[in-house]
Amino acid sequence: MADTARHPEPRYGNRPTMKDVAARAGVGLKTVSRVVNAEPGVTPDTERRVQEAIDALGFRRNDSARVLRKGRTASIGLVLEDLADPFYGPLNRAIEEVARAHGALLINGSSAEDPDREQELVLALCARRVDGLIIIPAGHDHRYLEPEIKAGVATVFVDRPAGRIEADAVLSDSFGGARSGTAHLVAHGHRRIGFIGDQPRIHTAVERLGGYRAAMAEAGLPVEDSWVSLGTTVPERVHEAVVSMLKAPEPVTAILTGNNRVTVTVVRALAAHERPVALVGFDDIELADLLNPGVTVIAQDAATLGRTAAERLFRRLDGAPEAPGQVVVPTRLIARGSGELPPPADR
Amino acid sequence: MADTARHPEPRYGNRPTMKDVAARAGVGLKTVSRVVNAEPGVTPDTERRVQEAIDALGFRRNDSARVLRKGRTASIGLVLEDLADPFYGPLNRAIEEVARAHGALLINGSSAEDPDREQELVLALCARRVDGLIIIPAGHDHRYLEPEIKAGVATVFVDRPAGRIEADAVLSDSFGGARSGTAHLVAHGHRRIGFIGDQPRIHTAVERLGGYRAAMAEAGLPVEDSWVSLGTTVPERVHEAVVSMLKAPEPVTAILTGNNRVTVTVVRALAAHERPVALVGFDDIELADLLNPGVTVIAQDAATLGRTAAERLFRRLDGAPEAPGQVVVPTRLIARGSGELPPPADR
DNA sequence: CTGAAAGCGCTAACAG
DNA sequence: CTGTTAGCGCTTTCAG
Repeated sequence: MADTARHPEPRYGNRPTMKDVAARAGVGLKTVSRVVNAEPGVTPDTERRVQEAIDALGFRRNDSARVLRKGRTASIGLVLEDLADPFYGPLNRAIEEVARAHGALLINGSSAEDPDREQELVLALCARRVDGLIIIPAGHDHRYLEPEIKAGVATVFVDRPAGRIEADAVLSDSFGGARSGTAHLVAHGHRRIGFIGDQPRIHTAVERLGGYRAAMAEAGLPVEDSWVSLGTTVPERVHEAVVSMLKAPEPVTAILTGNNRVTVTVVRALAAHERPVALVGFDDIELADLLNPGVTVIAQDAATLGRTAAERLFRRLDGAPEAPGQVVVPTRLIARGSGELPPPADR
Repeated sequence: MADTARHPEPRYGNRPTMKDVAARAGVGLKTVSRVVNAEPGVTPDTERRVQEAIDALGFRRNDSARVLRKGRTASIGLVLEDLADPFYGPLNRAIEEVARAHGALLINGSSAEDPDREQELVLALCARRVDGLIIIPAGHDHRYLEPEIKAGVATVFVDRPAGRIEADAVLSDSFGGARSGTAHLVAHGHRRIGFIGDQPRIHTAVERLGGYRAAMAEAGLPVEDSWVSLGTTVPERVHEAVVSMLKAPEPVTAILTGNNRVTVTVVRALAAHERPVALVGFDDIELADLLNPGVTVIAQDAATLGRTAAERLFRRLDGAPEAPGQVVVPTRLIARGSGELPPPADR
């Protein structure tokens, strides 16, 4: 007690250090280090004595010190939009599994779709000297990352590309998915199709809108302004968008939704509507198959997205010198009924 | 370059240190430290010079060194069962928000319901010297944590209590919830009610079974062995359990499910069944209100669970000396139709 | 096979 | 207001 009195708050609650273990075992500090790290060159007998001291003292190596010395933290950072969004669960988990296989821990946080918060989080992770970073970006200008990347922080963007810097990205085929979803509705006879998506500052929202427009154009169909609604995914706004599309003089007969949050709200809104309206949703949602009709979706493979990104990250950490590039993960249309509803016969 | 040639692999990609910044700004090391940490006692002019050097060099404080010196990491660890499970999303997010409010980062990992993996993760987090730990335990013996807790790692268990040690726990009222859900079914005329839950080594599974049994006993109803099925939540097993309960000579007319995974599978199984069977599910699930009938559930408040646990953790970190205790968060029965179905009239 | 010494980058304590 | 010194607990280096 006396010799630690210099510290007003006992450090780490006064945990034993390798020095303490060495003293107790009657060996040198480095020998303890060797035992702890299972390095060769220690007599079985010495090892046993050291191990006993470790157990007796409840010693646990302080990785902070180790990190300082070694320069690698064996941890990666993940910044996503919202940990509570079911879309990110499987993505998060897939990344975790890859990290685990590489002996790394995962530090993660939500940007809440706020670019400042994204940057704050990313830089905090850099200060912790994470070995690598997986980012689902909220902002569009990632030049703040340049010094970090130059300093050796491997970085992979997921779901949306980086802005104003060259960086790896693993993306879903948003454009293609939205296009095929729209084409699917056209194939089932629809000519007036609405699109309700996320805020236009979000890359995927714009891509999906683009896919929708492309499919409409390819079918020779016009797109009225009132058929397109981009904005936040709060239920109130989305609900309003549905209502206004349906009560127009020339109401839409089908809707394509831009993500899982929107789809859920639209399903609710349509359930309250008298006439059946066709629906194709971007992102699969749980129980979609059990609704009546089942919800036809363009499913993204979140787990593949995460796994691919993490594997790329660790390949870079292992020194792969490839140029930064994009990987596009295909989407899959799953027909369950709502997307196959015909337009009303009366018009 | 020459003076760093000693390092075979450039540390942190050769990032500048405070020393480098000090040299460039022509000030002492400690002055840089003052500026970086916004400590008082630096002339505006000096501060400007230092700041310029920081920007020019792309300096970012190395928190590993800081942590080593200060003894606190400003990070907490969260070990849960599966990051991909929608139940843990809001919990995770709520914990993150509290951590953020306290300036701490969140390191998390999945135990995959494996006690060994839980322990491995927890100890890795302890080696990183996280300030605190929030654990959704997979195992039942947490004595391995004793040295850590003694050494000052604040620990709070969530969703399930710790085993064989005294520790804080924040739990849902599993017993009470299951009991009221069962009573609800009884009140709607059911006398043969089945229970399908998770593996009996999981605390909440046992509690919920207990609540079910208690309600049955209180109603003076017997519980046949064939009405109770505990085991893994893989769809195959759960499906089989449903089928066997329904094809028995005295089939159940209602089912209580033990968690969200089970509920989803049971809903699917019942959808394929000819006769309507009443259902009350533990845990709310998305879109439960839109199914036909809507799924009556006993909803847990995952966000409150997480927030409460995190707040308790930080209170401890701030030195609150309360004895370890349990907080129970109430559940709420949400009637949506499936739990109000009457038993078939013919028997 | 083992250990002593140096130092990772930072902050605490104390001197100017 | 500013700088110097020591040292956090570990790994690296090199000498026994």
